[in-house]
Amino acid sequence: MMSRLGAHLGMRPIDPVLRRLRSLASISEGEVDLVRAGADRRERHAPGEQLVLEGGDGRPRFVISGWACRQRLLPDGRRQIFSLLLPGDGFSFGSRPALSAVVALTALETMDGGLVNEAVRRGAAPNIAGALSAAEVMEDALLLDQAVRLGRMTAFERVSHFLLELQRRLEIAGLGDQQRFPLPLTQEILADALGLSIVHVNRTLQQLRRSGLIELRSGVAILLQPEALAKVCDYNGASLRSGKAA
Amino acid sequence: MMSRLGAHLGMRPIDPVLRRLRSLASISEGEVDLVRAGADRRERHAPGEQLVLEGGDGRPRFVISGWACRQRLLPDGRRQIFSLLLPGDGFSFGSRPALSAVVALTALETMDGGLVNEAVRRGAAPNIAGALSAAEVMEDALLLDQAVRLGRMTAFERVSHFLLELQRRLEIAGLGDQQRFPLPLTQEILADALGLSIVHVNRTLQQLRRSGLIELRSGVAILLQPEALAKVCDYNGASLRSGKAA
DNA sequence: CGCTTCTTTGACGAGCCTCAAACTGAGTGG
DNA sequence: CCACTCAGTTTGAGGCTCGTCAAAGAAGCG
Repeated sequence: MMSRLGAHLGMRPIDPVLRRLRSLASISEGEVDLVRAGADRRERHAPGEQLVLEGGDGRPRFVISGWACRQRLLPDGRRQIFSLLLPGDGFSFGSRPALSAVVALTALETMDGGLVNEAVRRGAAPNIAGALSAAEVMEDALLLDQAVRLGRMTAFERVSHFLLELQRRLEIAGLGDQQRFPLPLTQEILADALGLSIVHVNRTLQQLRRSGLIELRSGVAILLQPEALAKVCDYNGASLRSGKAA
Repeated sequence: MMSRLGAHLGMRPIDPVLRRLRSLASISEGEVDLVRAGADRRERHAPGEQLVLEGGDGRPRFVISGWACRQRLLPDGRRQIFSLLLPGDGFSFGSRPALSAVVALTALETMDGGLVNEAVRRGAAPNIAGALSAAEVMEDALLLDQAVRLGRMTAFERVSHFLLELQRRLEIAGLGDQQRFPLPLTQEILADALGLSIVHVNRTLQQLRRSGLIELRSGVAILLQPEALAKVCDYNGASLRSGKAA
């Protein structure tokens, strides 16, 4: 059985999107319909597929299931992942050209956000406008967190901090609870997100396991001692609190 | 003599601000007056002074002279600098709470940007609005560059990349030329910006000197071989080209 | 099964950090 | 004008963190 990670009993595909938006602002009935209207224009993307080119402007979309990321590649093949796009997250909203490429990390399903984007632009969906704006602020804040991780934290701290961030974000989207959440990432992806080598990510994860702080198997992460983990890396989740009261 | 770095003969204090804005959009005469109107409301700040608190919202200001930074501190004293604020740069525009603290790195002079901010909000200064918007995009892009430096570049590459970015930004503000520019930063500040230790920054600078790539003394940096330096770290300046044609 | 991808482990080395101390230069006060 | 101080730079020694190379398990998948 799949328990409560991922496909809830009775969980509809676009629920993460609505949950996410509602965590950022109070959304009206009409606005909900607006979001739902895009739900039949879905697309599937294979892992590795590039959804948005750096510098290009993509069509606005929401992630329904699967994970993607914003990233940049160096000419010699090195990769830096800036942020993860989880179910419920949107991208290519607004009208600015993309500053980073968006790439599918797993099998990915997205839905159209064009109607929402248009309504927001016309001023016809003020609450969603607020939510998208708050989401933007939150993304900026998370990027600063990322910079601190990369520049000033040890591998042990980086992994801990990153897992705590994911736990919270997934809980908001309605996936996972306060301890368990899906983690469908290879260690290579973690390495590129955290500025480490694959081997060192592996060893750091072992260390976290041996410390009894986490459990990790077959795509599911369990934070055995969230408070202890938070203390390790001084995690307070401040960057995720920009929206409404949690 | 001060040569052409810093206090130009006949260079007025707010020139960096106007130069910067003009590099981002065509500013009208009336808009220039609007900017100038804030020039008498200046403030001086000592090195280390905090101009904006993290999470607080400061009054909108432009840097006239001296350097500041956006930063975050960890409870144990570690510091990560996210970006530098150079003469001509603005901060606390728009209405969002600040995601990072702003701190003076040198003796600093700022001027009021409140009138500009208000005019932009009322739609009375469309070109400046565009410039500020472009500046925001550029800041975001530079933050991504920073993340790549911190996560995926060697110390040698980080320092090279950072110096090239500074050269270009200062040239735009009208300070320094294609090779020479003021660099009033201690190695400790460089370390906190680049995610390195002071000692290693020192050694990396020596290495750059011995390679004949740069010269560095008494607050002035000289890029002896800008092209070679750019090749070292694959610098292309893409993130600084968001504005008008250079 | 047999392939591929991913994880895990070991051995080794390099990059970077810490500690410590000497050196330099710019004030500052006698 | 010369100590004296203090911040910043430079250098050395040593060690830990993290990366690279390599190869052996595991695990998913046709």
